[in-house]
Amino acid sequence: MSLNMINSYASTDFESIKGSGLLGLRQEMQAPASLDFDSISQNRGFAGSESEGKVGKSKGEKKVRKPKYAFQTRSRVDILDDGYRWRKYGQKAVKNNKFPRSYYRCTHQGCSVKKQVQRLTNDEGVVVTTYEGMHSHQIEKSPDNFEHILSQMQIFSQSF
DNA sequence: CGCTTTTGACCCGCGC
DNA sequence: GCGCGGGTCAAAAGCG
Repeated sequence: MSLNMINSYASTDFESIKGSGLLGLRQEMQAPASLDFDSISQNRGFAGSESEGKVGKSKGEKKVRKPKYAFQTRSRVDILDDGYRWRKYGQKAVKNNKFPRSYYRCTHQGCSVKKQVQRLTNDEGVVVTTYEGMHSHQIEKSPDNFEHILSQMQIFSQSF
């Protein structure tokens, strides 16, 4: 797998919002940890953006490549608040890492955007956040800040 | 009182 | 066919 790394800024502002409110923190983009991405790139079963409902597989779906956006940021906190409302629906421990991976989902109706956060065992300061899907609604928080933040961060999208 | 988090179980795909 | 790894659900507890 090849990752196209783009210069990006991200987590500093996130921390300031939800965290201790530090503004002077600076973060730097880490080199892609191929081993880690290899782990998370394994998932492929989820097809379609609306798999809600009872347990079962959404068959009949084609092999749609779901857009996935991966952030790798340096921050002390795992909760990177991007302005949307997230509800945690699961947490699993990954074999390669001693830290568990958290699964979040957007609470907005019709918005099935999922997010998962994983911390690297090697560097506890590195947090990998993976987004799936796109939001079809507005941010529930002050777009004031986020607008600025979003303009600052550039995402590298990978198509699986 | 409503919603979010927590935690165990279940399920699914794949490898062996 | 079984085991492993990973993802999601769902019930109950916790918190504002």
